[in-house]
Amino acid sequence: MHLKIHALGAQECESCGIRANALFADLTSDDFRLIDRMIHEISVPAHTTLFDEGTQGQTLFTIRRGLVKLVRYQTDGTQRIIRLLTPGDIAGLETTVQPVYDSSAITLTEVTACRIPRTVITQLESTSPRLHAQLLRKWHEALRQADDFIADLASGSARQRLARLLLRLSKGEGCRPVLLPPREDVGAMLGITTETASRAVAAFRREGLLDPLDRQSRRFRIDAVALAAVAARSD
Amino acid sequence: MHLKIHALGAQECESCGIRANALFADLTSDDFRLIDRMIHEISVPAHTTLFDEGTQGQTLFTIRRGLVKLVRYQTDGTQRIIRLLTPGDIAGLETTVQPVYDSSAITLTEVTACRIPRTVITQLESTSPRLHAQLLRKWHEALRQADDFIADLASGSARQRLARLLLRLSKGEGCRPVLLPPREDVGAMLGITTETASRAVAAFRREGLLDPLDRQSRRFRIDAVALAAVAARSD
DNA sequence: CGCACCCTTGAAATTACTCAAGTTCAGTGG
DNA sequence: CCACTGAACTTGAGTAATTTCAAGGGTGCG
Repeated sequence: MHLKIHALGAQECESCGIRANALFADLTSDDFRLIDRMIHEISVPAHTTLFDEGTQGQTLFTIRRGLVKLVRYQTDGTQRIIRLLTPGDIAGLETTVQPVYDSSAITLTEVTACRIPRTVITQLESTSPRLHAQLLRKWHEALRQADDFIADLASGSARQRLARLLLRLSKGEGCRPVLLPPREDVGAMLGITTETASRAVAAFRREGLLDPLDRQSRRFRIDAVALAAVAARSD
Repeated sequence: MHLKIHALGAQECESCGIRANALFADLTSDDFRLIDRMIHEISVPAHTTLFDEGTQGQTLFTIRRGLVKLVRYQTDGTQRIIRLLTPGDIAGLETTVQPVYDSSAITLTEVTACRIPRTVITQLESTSPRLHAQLLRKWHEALRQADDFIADLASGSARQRLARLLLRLSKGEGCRPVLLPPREDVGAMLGITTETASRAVAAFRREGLLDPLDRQSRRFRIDAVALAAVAARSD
């Protein structure tokens, strides 16, 4: 398994590109000196498990590039995806409260992330009120995403759910192509079977709401307006 | 509308019965002096809206008795229940981060709650590291409940979902009767129609998993063991 | 008594699931 | 260069579950 690790100096961390919307958004240079070499940038391929539900852990990850799924395993062994993490989101936030992971985190694409020991957070939290505010904001974001998941992706017909998922994956940028996870994962996100997910995608393709840019039907150009109509349709 | 309000003195708050698992679990007497008369105990009937999604607000509520639903309204006007709050839970946590409610909170039963201005929290947070820890714990709890909602109540057949809901409402205390919300709310929680919810309840009753203690079929004695089998069934 | 509200039930239509082939495509090794 | 293979996606046909629409109870309250 190809995996790259790189310890970050205070300098690098301070000048991080996505820091604006990340956890360390407004720390001071003094703060950064404290975390020098404590944080590692890692780069892992798709289908890598960052951590498993129920296991002990002291590490959180801020996603810098790629897509991560949070999953819970059901009694029948199948998995239910409970949240999707995109750049700026944090996996393993729960370890700042209690050193056990509430769900498993698995990469859907190649992912680069920052691996942060929970001690860094707990230490900084007492010294920096700024980090504290950011942390609360992250909790709020996570909860909002979970609520959205219930309201958007667990309600309505398969067509509606898929339309909402596509719109969410496009993050409002209707022009840029959307990368759709494997159908099995689409099903696990929407609470439907793989076949139903496949049929819904095929239907959207026939209707021109979706246009594959790819032989394997992974990347699509989407018709955001038409999809929004499907997502909202009440009939 | 019958509504009772009562301003709490530091004394009363400090000796609150459910404080153990509540926000102010381990404050000092000094801390309590700060919040004297800032917190009101309110008592409201069923079907009362505590706040509405999208509105401005500076108030959070800790539930002391009763049941509260958090709902999001969908484009077709129907509501989706995204979480259930029981005693010890907090409604409106999000106002500590941003003064807008993310969902509507509506009582399902008569409810008594403590109405807390957001300023009380933000002030105490800087002075008391204990409150801070409790607050994080509350965020964690809320997120976990949201995740549970997705994994348990938005996956599987209507029968399975209902079984899981009943077990959750009984809070593991298999002996005590369960109060089931109106069928419409059951449907809104499970992502199914009112009729399907009604049929599933009727089926459980015929099979003896549920025994009405009530003419109107609201309170039930449940067969926790059999329900757990239904909830977990993979066939 | 009758009205309102909710719960229940029925029957037809729709949607989603299951099971079982095919198909496509990327990668592999001859 | 090409057939082979595995994995993922697609499709079909039958079945099961759920929704829809509509009507019929029961209960509490004025």
